[in-house]
Amino acid sequence: MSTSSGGRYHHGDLRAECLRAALDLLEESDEAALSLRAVARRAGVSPNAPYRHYPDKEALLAALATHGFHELRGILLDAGKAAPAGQEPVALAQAYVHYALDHPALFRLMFSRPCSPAHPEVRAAGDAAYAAISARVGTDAPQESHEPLLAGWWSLVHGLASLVLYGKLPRGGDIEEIDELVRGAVTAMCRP
Amino acid sequence: MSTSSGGRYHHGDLRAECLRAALDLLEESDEAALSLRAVARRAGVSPNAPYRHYPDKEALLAALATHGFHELRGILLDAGKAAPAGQEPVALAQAYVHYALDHPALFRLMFSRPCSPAHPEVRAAGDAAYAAISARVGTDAPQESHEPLLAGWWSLVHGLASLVLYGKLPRGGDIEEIDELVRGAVTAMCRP
DNA sequence: TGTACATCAGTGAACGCGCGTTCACTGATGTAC
DNA sequence: TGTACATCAGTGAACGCGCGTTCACTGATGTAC
Repeated sequence: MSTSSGGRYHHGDLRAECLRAALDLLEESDEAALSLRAVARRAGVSPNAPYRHYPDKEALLAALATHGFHELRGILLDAGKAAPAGQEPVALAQAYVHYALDHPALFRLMFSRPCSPAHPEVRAAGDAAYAAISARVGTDAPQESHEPLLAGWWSLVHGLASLVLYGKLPRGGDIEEIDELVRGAVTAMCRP
Repeated sequence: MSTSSGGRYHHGDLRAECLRAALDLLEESDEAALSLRAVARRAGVSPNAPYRHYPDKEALLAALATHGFHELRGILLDAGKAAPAGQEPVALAQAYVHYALDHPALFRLMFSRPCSPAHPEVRAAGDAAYAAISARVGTDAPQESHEPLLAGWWSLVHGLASLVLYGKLPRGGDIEEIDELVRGAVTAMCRP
């Protein structure tokens, strides 16, 4: 909790600073380029200073994924509130895809590895994000088909995000075109 | 085209052998563990022998992804032929998810990176796999909604595969449970 | 209020490792005559 | 059928690199008295 800045021996909040530095690095390149040493460099600190705050690299990755899921959850909640009635599935889908496109490396980090049992907070954060949509999607369907619809919607949207992200779908260039692709796919699949 | 085997100086078909070795390595661990040196070791050859056949590591990865897309295409075609009429969407989806679960690291390699412009054969193979389903899914819908349905189906199924693979869906343990999850999601989403 | 001291949060150098890639080379192969 | 030679497909050693992690350390902080 020190107040002066610049070249201090004690950083003040190196834990948060490492996280921020790691997020910066992920914005600039991809997971492969994310090393603890690079994080330390970016934070302006010696190579092993992060070990005071993260026992190993895996712990930092877990913190990043947890952060991502919290952020995604917030974005989905906001999009759900802002959407006109009946438009939730499309609006949430677009928000999800935007998040993936805005943070491709983080998105990949969040979803392209199993949740390590050593870091249960990652799974908890993922579950919370999942829960954020469960009140918004498939609620007018019969009770027994709510869960498949939810899993289906999440899968559809996650698939759209992944495939658009890596250019695997025929269409998808600028953001309007992608939004239209998402709208088309979601409305085609989610006929109420 | 030599016939004798064992400790030969000239391997005979080191290009194919490298591919096979790389696929083996992917079965055993993940992309991060896939190095050209490990491939050479596995093929029983000196560290730089693969350079006779692949100009760099990226070329080997492209060959792997291409192989994967060809294989996936074949599996989808087979599943499409074997499916009872009207059951194509579910049967194809299950085949797709099985492929991802059987080859997780290869699947990730295929889909978790942009297609490099230097290796157009990867994209061509991916497009061919995509084309394999286009005659089987959404064909009874009006013409103008065929493309969104196709993109939607592919996304849904790809999302299911990805999420199941990394344990991000609430359900999904043994293969029967996963098949049921896929069936539920696909039938909930693809009401004809 | 001042001081001794325990604790915390950094530093700096070093470890062993495996990587992609390059170099100069040599053994094997096949073709022209 | 035999041989000279060009070409091909490997070897073996080495390069420089960045990595995760550990070690012994030191400067800064805060608390008990």
